Amino acid sequence: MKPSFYVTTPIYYVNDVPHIGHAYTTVAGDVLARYKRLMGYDVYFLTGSDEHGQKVEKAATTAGETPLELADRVVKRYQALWERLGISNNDFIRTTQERHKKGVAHIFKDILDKGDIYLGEYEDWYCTPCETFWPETQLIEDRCPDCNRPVEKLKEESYFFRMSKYQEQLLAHIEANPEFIQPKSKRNEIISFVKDGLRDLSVSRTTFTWGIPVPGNDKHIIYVWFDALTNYMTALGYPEATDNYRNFWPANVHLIGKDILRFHAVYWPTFLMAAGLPLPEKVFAHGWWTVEGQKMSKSLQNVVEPNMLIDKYGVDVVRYFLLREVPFGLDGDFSHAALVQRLNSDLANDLGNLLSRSTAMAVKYFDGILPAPAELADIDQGLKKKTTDMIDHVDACMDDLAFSKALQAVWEVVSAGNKYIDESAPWTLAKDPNQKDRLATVMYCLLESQRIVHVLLSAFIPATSEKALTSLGCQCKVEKADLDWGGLQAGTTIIKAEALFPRMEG
RNA sequence: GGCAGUGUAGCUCAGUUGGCUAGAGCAAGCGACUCAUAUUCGCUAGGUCCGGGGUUCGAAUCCCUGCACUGCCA
Repeated sequence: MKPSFYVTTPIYYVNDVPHIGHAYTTVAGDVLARYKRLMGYDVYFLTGSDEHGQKVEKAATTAGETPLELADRVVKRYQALWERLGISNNDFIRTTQERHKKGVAHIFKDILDKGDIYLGEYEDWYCTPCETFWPETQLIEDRCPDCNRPVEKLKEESYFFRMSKYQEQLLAHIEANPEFIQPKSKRNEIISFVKDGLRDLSVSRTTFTWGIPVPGNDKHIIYVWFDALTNYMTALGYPEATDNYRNFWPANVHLIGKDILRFHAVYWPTFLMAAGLPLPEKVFAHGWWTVEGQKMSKSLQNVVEPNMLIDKYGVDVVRYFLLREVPFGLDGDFSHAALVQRLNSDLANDLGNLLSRSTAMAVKYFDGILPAPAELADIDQGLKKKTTDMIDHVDACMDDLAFSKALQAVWEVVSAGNKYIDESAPWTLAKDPNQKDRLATVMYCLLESQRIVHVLLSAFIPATSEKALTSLGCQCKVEKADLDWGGLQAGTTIIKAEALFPRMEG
């Protein structure tokens, strides 16, 4: 039986407009999912939408529609974007779906019955016009930080989750599992946060109605994060012991942005502990993108719209840039100049041109019919070894979610290919009929190395790899065995590749 | 204010448990080739490794201190 692998993105809030940050997490998840499938795993890759909460309720009222109508309308933006980005998710969960609501109600009731959710009173400063509670520390001169109007102390009945009870258990888990929260800097932050002390968490609201009611007390709506986080299980069928649930829970990795780390690294695990369920193996918080050196914000009007990027540069260029430019886990800067630089240098000049010159020679010297290699000389062995060694290196990087490093490792082989051509000088060999076997061997090694490169790159830039593999006369559907040296068969027809990536002016 | 972290070539960064003349990619300059998307390959960079002090035979790498920046918490 295949090993299983379950990777998730956050569910995105329908009230937001999709931007580069959403695309980043989702592309990362997709690359990981495609890579694991390639390596023989039974993969479940989940994304979805978060549709409940006061903001959606309000926005719908403003737009003169029901919250569900709004969600139906807006969720399509995400789904259409994922389609364009080539996202290979197995499922798309919406928190308004029955399967989800049922599961959330179930786990809530379960923890309630076990006594770790209790009814209490929530007391805080309340801004009536904004319908928002504010902790004292967030008030600005005793006024609402949003509208600057006076606030009043208000008590609200609320259910509380006994999070304090799980402080030591959570700490012990984090310390016993160094990989649980990544990167390390974020792990340290969470450790110090937990050590500072966990307070019980208010997990219901009565100020709005758009959400999942508390079982047995529908005056209360379940707190949006309690609702949202549970999607990772409800999508699999929880609480039913479905095949998916049994195969894939707990998740191997939750990919998230660093802004929602606490919910995933503190709240979510303690909910699961209270419910007696296993914890996800890894929560990885990636960094944020600035744009042309500036923080992305609506007021600066510099929000990068992924559809525009795809129109301008193409899907694979965007995918490649996002994962190559910045080490996963750190913040990065998005700029058109940097993207064009990556496009021209890495994709067009190195990768694309390598395939172009290689296939051109195969056509020119052998009419496109791939010859069988003779015995490999040292230089050929060198290229072969670089290529096959790279596979394990990439695998180790992918285990660490070090996408950028993985791509660097691939590019070392691409560079080795370009260098190999210069050193073996096929155009010289071609002039000497006695060197026909030698030329055949060089062409074989050159193309075989690239075949393996593109099998790996199919996880990152699937459309491009497909083109490349086609021109190498290979099947586009790839699997782990295709990473073995020798997959190219003599007699295969090689087609001169079109430019994989056109260069662009900076 | 508390805790954590960062500061290395023009830019982005690598630098394991302290040890050969401090590295990579990109940009720049020079040279070579011609199969290729004027692409590729080779060579060249004399960087106070933030400042100061200390430990050591020896520190970018350890300790102290100052400065600058970042994150989390309050």
